[in-house]
Amino acid sequence: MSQISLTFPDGNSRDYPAGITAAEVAESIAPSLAKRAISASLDGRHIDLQWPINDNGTIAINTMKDEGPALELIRHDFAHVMARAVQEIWPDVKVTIGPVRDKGWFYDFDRAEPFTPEDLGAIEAQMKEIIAARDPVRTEVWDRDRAIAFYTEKNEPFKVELINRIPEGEDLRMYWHGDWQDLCRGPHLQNTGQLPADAFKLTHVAGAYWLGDSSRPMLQRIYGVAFRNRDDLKAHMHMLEEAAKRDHRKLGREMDLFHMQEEAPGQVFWHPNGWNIYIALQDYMRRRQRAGGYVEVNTPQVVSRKLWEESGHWENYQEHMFIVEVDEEHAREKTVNALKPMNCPCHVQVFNVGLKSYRDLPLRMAEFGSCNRYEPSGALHGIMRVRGFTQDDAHIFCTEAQIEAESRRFIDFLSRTYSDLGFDSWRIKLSTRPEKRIGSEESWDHAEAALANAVTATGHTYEVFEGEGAFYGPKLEFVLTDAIGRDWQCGTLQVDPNLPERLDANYIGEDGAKHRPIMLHRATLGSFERFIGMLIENYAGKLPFWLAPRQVVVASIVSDADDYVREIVEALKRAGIRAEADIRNEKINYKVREHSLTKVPAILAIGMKEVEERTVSIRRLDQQGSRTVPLDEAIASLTAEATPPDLR
RNA sequence: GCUGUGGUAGCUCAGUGGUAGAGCACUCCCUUGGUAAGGGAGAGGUCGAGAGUUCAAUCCUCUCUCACAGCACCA
Repeated sequence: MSQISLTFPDGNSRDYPAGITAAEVAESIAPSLAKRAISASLDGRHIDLQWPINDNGTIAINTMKDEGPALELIRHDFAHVMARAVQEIWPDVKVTIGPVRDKGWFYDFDRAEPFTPEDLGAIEAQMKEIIAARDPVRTEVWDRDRAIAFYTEKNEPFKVELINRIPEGEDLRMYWHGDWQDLCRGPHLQNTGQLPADAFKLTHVAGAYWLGDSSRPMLQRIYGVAFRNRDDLKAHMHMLEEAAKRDHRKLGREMDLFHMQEEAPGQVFWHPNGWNIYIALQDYMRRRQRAGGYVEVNTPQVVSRKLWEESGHWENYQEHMFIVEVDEEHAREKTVNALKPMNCPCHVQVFNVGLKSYRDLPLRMAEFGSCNRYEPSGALHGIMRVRGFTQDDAHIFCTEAQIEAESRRFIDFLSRTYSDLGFDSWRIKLSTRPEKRIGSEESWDHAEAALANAVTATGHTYEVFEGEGAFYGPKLEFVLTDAIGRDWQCGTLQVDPNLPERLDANYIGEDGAKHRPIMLHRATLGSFERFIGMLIENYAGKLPFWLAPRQVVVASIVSDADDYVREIVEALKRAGIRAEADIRNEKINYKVREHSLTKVPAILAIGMKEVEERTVSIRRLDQQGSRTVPLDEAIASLTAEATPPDLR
């Protein structure tokens, strides 16, 4: 047998006979390492310890200390152990696939009856027994026919289908622990006893389509989470609790921002507090857009079917539109209209009135456009995914040559906006030409390059999403990360030569002839509803002062101070601050507690001392103690703080 | 839209085949209290909607609806 040379992470290398396993390599270094080993990385590839090594390479033996490999293995093995536990309890359940995902894994099963929460407990108990059994994991390579015959015999139709989907020529690997086996590409731990029995939890059950296809049968998916040790699991459970505390639906109720009800599913009833946020944000965006060279327009909500047919929405988007049929009793002619799901066709109508010259381009047309989309019921989620919403939408009519400069300009605009709103962490996705598309290859080349160049020129990087663009053009998507690490796709910039074509938009060029403009669809926040939902969760309800729904509550300590309280509130309101008086017959402790719970950033407590000295006692949210300052000074400093970032 | 789980007072949640309860919030009274819950009294619900079974339904059955989790969707 020939010799191979393996290099270790410390740079040393050793010769071994070809075909040696990683486990044997570990043993040769130290028996204690072999015991602790869970897998190996060979030239960066994650492999099983029992896997034969036939070529020279760089090898690292992984133990539980190596977080990446450890978590991957643990979660992957837990998926298998769970599937085994399920089949041990219910032998007739069919297994499918069980990948690692997020903080854990899931496994999809085919079973007539649904799994219940009690079932999850039983499965967990069974899993613990399997772990306690410390069954060694072994693996074999099988050929396709043998594997298919095996699974056909076992009556596991989903596995048979999976094998048929694996490309010809690829090895099929079978894994066993105990009597239980599964088809899997690996790698796996040495034995089930290496799993941390106290660091996993089955979290929930849900339906999921086989292979993610809604025309295929629905399976039952069990989700689990797993970590290297109990503390990490605890920390994760704690993080989930924190996320639940930030839930905008909960905070929306507690802070009296909005509500939703059965009579208008997917639509928001904004309360005064919530509308304060909305207005502050919209005022900010309006000022920014004016400064950024946009003109603002406003277009109709209810628009004839005729325009939607021309724009192509009637054909391609109808199932998402609210159709409005006007009764003949109420109108001369029976007409079919639709609530606009997007603003773009209407903006082209504005563009089309009067002759446009090349001198008018680029024309940046913005609208806080109220749109309605008939979203599938299961997609609705608080104010994040709704059927009635307002986009901070704009369409830039420009020439092909202007795409890059306009894109650059927009990225700068968006970058400043996100930073003003407190988001410094965001990334850009570039979606390129899909299989089904219209337009020439040159125009795609040009548009994709223009977007890519604009990103680079503004000092950012992008990630390419091959084939994810719209049928008419490429797009940029801007994804921001919130305070607890969740991603939100908000901004977008999309190149569209199609709609101007369909709706016959044109301008007179330098040459005196008619030309077709390009349209850039762009949004920064996306929708106000969604963005505000995200702001609430990002800040856990404690919005920056300039966006806070109620900025100041002036609370009396004794009723003799009530007049002075009213005077202060009036003065604050004159200064443009959202202030309220609290002169209820309650103790100051009670008032402080209540307004702190509803995240009011500043409470002014007013007793007789303040009345006599014409001062206020300021208490800030989440800060112990208070500070007494003269009234004028307080108004000045609060006013400064209430100034939106673009006006500072 | 699909699978599953739910809908009882403004909120959080008990509960029962014989038309309902708690805490907080609310109203009133007492209390004027100095930075996260002072005390007392009172009012408040067609038990999501409709149909069925039953002498009797908030409870059992069916349909619808909305919400929640996930999937699919987000041109």
